[in-house]
Amino acid sequence: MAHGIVDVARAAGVSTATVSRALRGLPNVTAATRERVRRAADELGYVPSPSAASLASGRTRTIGLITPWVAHWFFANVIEGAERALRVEDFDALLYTFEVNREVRRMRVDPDVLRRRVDGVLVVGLPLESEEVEALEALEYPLVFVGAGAPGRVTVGLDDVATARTAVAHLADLGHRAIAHLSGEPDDCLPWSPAVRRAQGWRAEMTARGLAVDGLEIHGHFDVAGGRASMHALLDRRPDVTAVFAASDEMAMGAILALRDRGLRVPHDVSVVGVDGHEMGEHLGLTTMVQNAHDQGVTAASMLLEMITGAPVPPEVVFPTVLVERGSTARPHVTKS
Amino acid sequence: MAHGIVDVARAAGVSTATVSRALRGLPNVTAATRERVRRAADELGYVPSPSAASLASGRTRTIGLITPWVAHWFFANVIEGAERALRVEDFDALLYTFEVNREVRRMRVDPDVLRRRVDGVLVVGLPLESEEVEALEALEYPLVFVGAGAPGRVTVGLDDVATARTAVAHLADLGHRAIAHLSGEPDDCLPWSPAVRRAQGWRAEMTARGLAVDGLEIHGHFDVAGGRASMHALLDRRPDVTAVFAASDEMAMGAILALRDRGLRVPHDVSVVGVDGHEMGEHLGLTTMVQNAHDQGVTAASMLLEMITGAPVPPEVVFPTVLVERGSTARPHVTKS
DNA sequence: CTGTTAGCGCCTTCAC
DNA sequence: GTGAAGGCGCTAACAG
Repeated sequence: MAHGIVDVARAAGVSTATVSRALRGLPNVTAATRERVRRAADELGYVPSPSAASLASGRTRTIGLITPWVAHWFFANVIEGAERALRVEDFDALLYTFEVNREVRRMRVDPDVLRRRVDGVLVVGLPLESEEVEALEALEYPLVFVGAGAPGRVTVGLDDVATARTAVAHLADLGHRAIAHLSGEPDDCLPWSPAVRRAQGWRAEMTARGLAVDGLEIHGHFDVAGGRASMHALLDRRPDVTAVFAASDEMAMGAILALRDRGLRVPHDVSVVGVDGHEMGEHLGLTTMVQNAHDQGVTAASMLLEMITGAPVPPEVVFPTVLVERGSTARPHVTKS
Repeated sequence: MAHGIVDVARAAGVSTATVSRALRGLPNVTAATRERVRRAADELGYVPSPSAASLASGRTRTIGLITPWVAHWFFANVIEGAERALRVEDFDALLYTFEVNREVRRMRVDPDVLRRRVDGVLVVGLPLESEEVEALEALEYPLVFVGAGAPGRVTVGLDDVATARTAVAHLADLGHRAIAHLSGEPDDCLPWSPAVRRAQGWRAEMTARGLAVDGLEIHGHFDVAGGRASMHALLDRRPDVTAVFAASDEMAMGAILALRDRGLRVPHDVSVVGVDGHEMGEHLGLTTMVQNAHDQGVTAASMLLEMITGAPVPPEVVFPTVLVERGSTARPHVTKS
């Protein structure tokens, strides 16, 4: 039942080398021979052994997908996109999740588990420290970052600063002046992380418009509960805010819930805008900066594949974000200017 | 830099066979020898080649995780749980996603991509047809199903019938009589799929209580948009419903949005209960039958590992669901009994 | 265009 | 308890 390349060779009346060439579509094989080999392989139900092929060729046709979580909107979508792009090229995706431990500044990624096992590595949204990135690079595999690049490395992601500025500009153009920002934990935020960049963008746009930022930035967990808690904390100290820019849709939805908790209406009392394009946000009527996580996964995987073949790739691919206005933003009810 | 087992053997002054035994914790190695080998391996930064090990041993220490999507609550959580359980045992998770095409009843899963590549297969929430299951079994790898078992196969999941009955009983006990059910696409629903079983449970409980079910069951996509659309369709033909049991939290949330679209209040006008324990539902105050998807992934992975070692495992593990009452259910406002 | 010949790096009997 | 040797199944030069 488990036939090997020699069985196919015998059945087709050729050598194993020819079988190998024929089946892999390499040149220097007659169409007739190739066809005969194919038929023999089919009839025997031959499937090559990846281990043997890897051992002999040094290539695994597998890439390592490393990520802190799979159960979050951005991550799940990137992973899904990447996996599908890889499968089209007959590459396998090996999944590695790592706890992101806020307490310990330990080495969170042990590159040795990847050694000799993959042809390339895709890092999804893992805000790594320099030393961790260097350890990964020491493996000498092609490396692509999605959603949380590292300076100087091949990256696909957003222009987070511009995204934030557009969101804030939208709010400001509507007439808002006290525009708060809900961001992530400061711990998670290395200088090149999306959270930090979005906060920078918010601050830049506010400043450019002569709007004050003091006391309007608040940090919390990057999820619904975090957004809700942050919004409550914010309202406690700044009941005058009329607009909020949240660094993710999940946080934005949390903010909306907090406002609802207090009997405040959206957008009548407070406008809210997020980032992502989360399905639930769409249904809740959340105005947001939409990004395409799935395609970022596809693109990153494709670039990795290119790098593996030795082809040149751009050092950075920036995906667009587009402002989608839904019901959660409007002109401020009471103008104080 | 890339040292092999022979380098370690030489450095430790032993044979490669001893290195192999020592490093894998096999018996018949002196503690002293083992220690010496370990130290040599460490110093050389030796990492065994998985390909070579697989080729020689016939075992891959890898399991295939096959699933239709990763970007959905249940799937993402099961995958995350399974991957972590596997990594603890030094097993790798190979991710395979398959399009679930509603149009074509084609063979959606090509088992050959798994051949010689894994030691076992975990099927996550893929409602497979008998022939597909048989094709998978033909690989002769240990096989575990999570969330959508097949009759007679090793399965971890819920008692979907009982879960549905509990949800319906909760609604009925509150005094509701016109209790609708939002279910999935009939196409997706093989007899042993969770959607069908939940519908069965709903019908059973309704019937047991002498409540009519005609015109109260509606099918749609298993997500927020689907739930919303289904709820609208339902209200068009049965404006008298006072309660809804949705087969998932996402559908339940969609239903809530539909009710809001029409100016109906939850739970004042209509009570809603879902299934899952989705984070967003928690924040929206959705009453639901909570299940633990993450632990189902952990359990399924552990069982698969047991099966690989030849250990016996129970043919079916049923996870509990618990009714968590939040704000979306209440007594009907107008009693019509 | 096709066959021959070496390995790839490790595991696994089998002797010792 | 340890070593020697023969594969595991395929690929990759070279010849021809």
